[in-house]
Amino acid sequence: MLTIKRPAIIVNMTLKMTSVTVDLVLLTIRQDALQVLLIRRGIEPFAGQWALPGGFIHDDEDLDEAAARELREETGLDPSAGHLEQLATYGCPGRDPRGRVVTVAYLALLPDLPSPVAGSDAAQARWWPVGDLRLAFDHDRILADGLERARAKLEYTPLATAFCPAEFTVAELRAVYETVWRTRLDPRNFHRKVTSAENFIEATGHSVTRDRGRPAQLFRRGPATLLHPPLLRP
Amino acid sequence: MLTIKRPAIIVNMTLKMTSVTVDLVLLTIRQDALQVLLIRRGIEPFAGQWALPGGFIHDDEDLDEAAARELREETGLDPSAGHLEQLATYGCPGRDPRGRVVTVAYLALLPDLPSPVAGSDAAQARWWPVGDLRLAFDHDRILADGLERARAKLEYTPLATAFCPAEFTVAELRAVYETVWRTRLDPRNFHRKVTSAENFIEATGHSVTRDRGRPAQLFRRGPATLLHPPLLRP
DNA sequence: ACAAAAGTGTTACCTCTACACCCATGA
DNA sequence: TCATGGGTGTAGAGGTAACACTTTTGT
Repeated sequence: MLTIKRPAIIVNMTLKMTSVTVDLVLLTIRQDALQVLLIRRGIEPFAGQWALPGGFIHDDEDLDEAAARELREETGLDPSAGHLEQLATYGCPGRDPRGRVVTVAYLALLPDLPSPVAGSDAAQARWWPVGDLRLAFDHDRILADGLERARAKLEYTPLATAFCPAEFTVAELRAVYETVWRTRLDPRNFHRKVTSAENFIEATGHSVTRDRGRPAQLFRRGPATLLHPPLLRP
Repeated sequence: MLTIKRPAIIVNMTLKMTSVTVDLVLLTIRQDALQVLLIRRGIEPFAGQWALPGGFIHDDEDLDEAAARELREETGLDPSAGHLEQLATYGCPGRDPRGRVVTVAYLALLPDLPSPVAGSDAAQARWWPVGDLRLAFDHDRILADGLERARAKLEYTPLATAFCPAEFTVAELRAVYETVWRTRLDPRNFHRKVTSAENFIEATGHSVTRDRGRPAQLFRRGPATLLHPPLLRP
């Protein structure tokens, strides 16, 4: 039976209890496509359907910690390798048929690492290209909000680098923008803009030949948190 | 005693129950100052201290509905008169000494209406100029996040008009920007920018003399949801 | 008449876009 | 040497900041 340790809260709160979960929109770029990590549900409701990974918050952890823990559990990845931020909270009364569940959604932008989507809960997990997905619960809406947030953030923050490995070329960074925004950008103007924006990216001194053509310089993330001037979507 | 109607959820969820509240950052401009509505707490914890208004979500309402209901309860105001949006969610384990409480914060921008901060829960309520406030719980942090969100949104959305009455002059709109951003803006350039931005504000055809000087045209909000080009903070 | 606020015109500067052009490599 | 991608230069379009100037009121 349910036992409550703090009698003081019974009077005020007993009837207002709610389940709180954290759900993750994990985005990465694989095979030149923006992809999201989904879990195939093994149990009802929505058994067999794909859903965003997530879980209940623990009693002793902050929301950000819960999101970071879920990220580690689902990908085996350290959150510092990419970017993790709170997205929004969803609490429509009917969103979970089992009862009132409020979920705090987080958005993560990750590099395409070889990690094979480690163990998780032995449930099936895989990356899916975004677009035309039908997800469980209200996860379509959460994913759409996450995509829009990601697209908007590339404009005025340096977060595009979160999709890149530690060292990358300007062309690879441009491919991130082109994939997320579904546009083409002028390589010459893009190069000038990102290399002239203060503290966005820093040259490592090395260079590589990725395909054919002249070798490209390698860069790493700079310390900037905002982009001045911003890179606007065409 | 607590009775649970849906046995299915006991196994999974009983130990993960949490209280969920909605807190409001209500901002308005009064007496040429940006002000926030605060409630004086009558009971512990933090009795006697000032806090953001808020309350528990009801079983049958969405989070947005709960925020709109709280807004009506605290101000007697219809949410459509201003602007109401979700801000962020805060769930640090120690933020409420009574137990685990996750709060979904909302941000509202309101015109300075004569409404005398109606009844609420008979608790003391009043507007305070922002800055140098020491609030209960983690409400200092929530207020700071709300202020930053409001300042940022004025740049690239037409939300400054949410602080204005239905009809307003360009000078009054400029005063909103100057108050929220704590800067001075050139009246001539400001006038040109806001009148040339598509669908930002629309002339009503009327004009008024507010103080001395030439009468000013009256405008109302236009249908734009984004500002092109944006009005950047100096 | 004069002060004060509304609103317009002008100029120098800055950023962006489009594209011509050069550079450095693999095949 | 040629194709390919990396990177620089430059001219025109358009937005911005600073400020001179005109318009329209109250006193």
